[in-house]
Amino acid sequence: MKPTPTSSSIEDYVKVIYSFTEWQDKPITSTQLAARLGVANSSVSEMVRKLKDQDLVEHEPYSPIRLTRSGLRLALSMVRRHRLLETYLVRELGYTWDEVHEEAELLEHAVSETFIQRMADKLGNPTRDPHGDPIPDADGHITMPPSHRLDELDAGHRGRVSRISDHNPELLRYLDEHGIGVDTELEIVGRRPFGGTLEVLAAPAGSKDMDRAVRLDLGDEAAVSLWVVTDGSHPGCTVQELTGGSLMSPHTASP
Amino acid sequence: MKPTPTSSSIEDYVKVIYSFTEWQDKPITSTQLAARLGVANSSVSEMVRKLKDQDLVEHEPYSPIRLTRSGLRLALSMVRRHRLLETYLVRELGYTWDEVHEEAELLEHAVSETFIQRMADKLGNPTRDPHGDPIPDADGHITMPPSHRLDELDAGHRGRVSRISDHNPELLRYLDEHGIGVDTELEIVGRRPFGGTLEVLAAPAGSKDMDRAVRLDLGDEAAVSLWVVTDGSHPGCTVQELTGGSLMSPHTASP
DNA sequence: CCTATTATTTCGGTGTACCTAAATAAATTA
DNA sequence: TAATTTATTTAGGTACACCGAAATAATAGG
Ligand SMILES: [Mn+2]
Ligand SMILES: [Mn+2]
Ligand SMILES: [Mn+2]
Ligand SMILES: [Mn+2]
Repeated sequence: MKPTPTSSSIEDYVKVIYSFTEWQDKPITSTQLAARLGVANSSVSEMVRKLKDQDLVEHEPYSPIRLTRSGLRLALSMVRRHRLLETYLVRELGYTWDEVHEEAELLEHAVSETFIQRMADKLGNPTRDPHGDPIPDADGHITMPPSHRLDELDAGHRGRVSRISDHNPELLRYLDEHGIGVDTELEIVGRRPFGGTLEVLAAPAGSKDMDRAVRLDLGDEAAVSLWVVTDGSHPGCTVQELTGGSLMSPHTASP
Repeated sequence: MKPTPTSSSIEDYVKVIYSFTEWQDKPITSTQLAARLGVANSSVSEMVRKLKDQDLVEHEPYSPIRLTRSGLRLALSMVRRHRLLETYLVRELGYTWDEVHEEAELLEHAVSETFIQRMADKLGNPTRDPHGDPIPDADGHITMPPSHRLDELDAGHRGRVSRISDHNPELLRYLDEHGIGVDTELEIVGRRPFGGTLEVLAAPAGSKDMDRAVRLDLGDEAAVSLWVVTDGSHPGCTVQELTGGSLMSPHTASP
C-alpha cells in the first residue's frame, strides 16, 4: 500500500494481467505472465511482490495473480490508451492494422492524459479498436460483445467477426489479404479433426447472405485468434468494470 | 567506439549539447549541461564518458564537450523528432504553443521512424516548428535564419520575430496574450540601462508599417528568449549540417 | 504415500542512470 | 606567486528492472 509511483514496466505487467482475463475467467499464473512479457520467471516473482506492495494485485505465494480494484483501474487506463492509439494511427496516420500494435505498445507509456483526451475527441470517442477490441471509456466502463473463439464453434454455425488478436502482424496481413477483418460474416463449413484446418465461408461486413462468400481454410493459429458473435445472441452487455472516478488518476502526475 | 545502444537519456544529452551551439558557437561545459538537463554534475561526468566511448562526443577532462559527426547525426534526428512532434500537436491535435514542449520531450523517444515519416508527410514537411525553430530535413540539412537576440539589438532597430525559446510556457502565454508570436514585426523603441525593461512596438505578422503597432515593455527573460531577423539581412542560409546518409539510422532498430 | 516432475520463489549478480560527498584540477584574486 | 574559489571528476552508494542458478513448494505418477 505504497504511494504508487508507476513505470512503463508496471503498466505493462498490469495490462497483461488484465488482458488474460478479458475473454475467459481463469486468473494468470506467474509462468504465463513471464511468457507473455518475455521476461524470466524470477523477474515476475520480484515484480509481483512490488505490485502487491503498491496494492495493484492480490497474490499469495504459489497461487495465481489477480488485480485489485486499483490495479484494474490502472489496467483499464492502459488498455484505453493502447486501443485509442491504435485507432488513431490507423485513422489519422495511414497505418495498417498489422503495424499499430508495436507502435502503441511504446506510445501508451509516453503520452499524457491530455493527449489521450484530445485524441479521443478527434476520433469521436470510438468504442472499438482496429482489431475489434472494445475501448474502455474514460470512466472505466467497457462493453464486451458476447463472442466465441472460432475454434470452439461447430460446423454449420455462422457469426460476425467481433475481434482478432493483434499480436501476430503476419496473421493480420494474411487475414486481410483473404478478405477477413472486423465484421466479416463467417460460416463454418467443416473441420479436420485433431487440430487440422477449419474450413470457412467468408463474406464482407454487412452481407447477410453468403452468396458471394469465399471458401477458406484456416489453420489453428487463425482459429484461436478469431472471435465471432453468433447470430441471435444478445447485442452486447455493458460491463461496469469500475464504479466512481475516472481513469486519469495514475497518469495526471506521471514523470 | 562501441556499437551504440541508444537510450532516452543519451538522446537527451546529445540533443542538449547540440542545442547549446545552435545559435552561438561556444561549446557547452559540463556544468552547463548538468544545469540544462537538471541532473548533478557528477552524472554528467559519467555520462560524457559513456558518450565518448560510443563516439558521440569529443571530450578531454576539464574541457568543453563537442559532438562528433555521429553525435551530430543523432542530435539532428532528435531535434527533427522534437520539432515535428510539436508542429503536429499544434496543427492536428489543437495544442497551444505553450503546451507542446513538455509533451514532445517524452514522445520524441517513443515514436518510431515510421511515425516520424508519416507525420512529416501529413504536415507537408514543415521547416519551422510552432516556436519558429528550424526543422532539419530527413538528411540532416537545416536552414538557420540569420537571427539576433532581441537584447543584443539597439534602439531604433526593426525586425521580424524568427524564433522564441520554448522552454518557459508562462512566457509563451504572456507573449501570446500581448500579440507577440512567430513573424511578429518588432521595433525597438528604447531600453532602460542595466538589465531593465526593453520598450518595443509590435505589429502582427506581415504589417510592413508600424501604424497599428502596440507599445510593450519586455523584461530581461523575454528579451533573451526572442530572436529577430532584421530588415535587409540575407534571406537565410542552408547549413549543410551533415553530408551523406539520412538521419534514420539510430532509430530504425531501437527497442 | 512416496517420488519425480514442474512451478514458483529466493539468491546473488548485472547494467543504466541517477545521487552526495570527497578529491583534484583550473581559474581567480590578492 | 600563493591562496582561495570554482569547475570537474572520482568514489561510494541507491533504485529499477532485468538475469541464471539454486532452493523450495505444489502436483502428478506409480
Ligand atoms: Mn507497453
Ligand atoms: Mn488492438
Ligand atoms: Mn526528451
Ligand atoms: Mn519548439
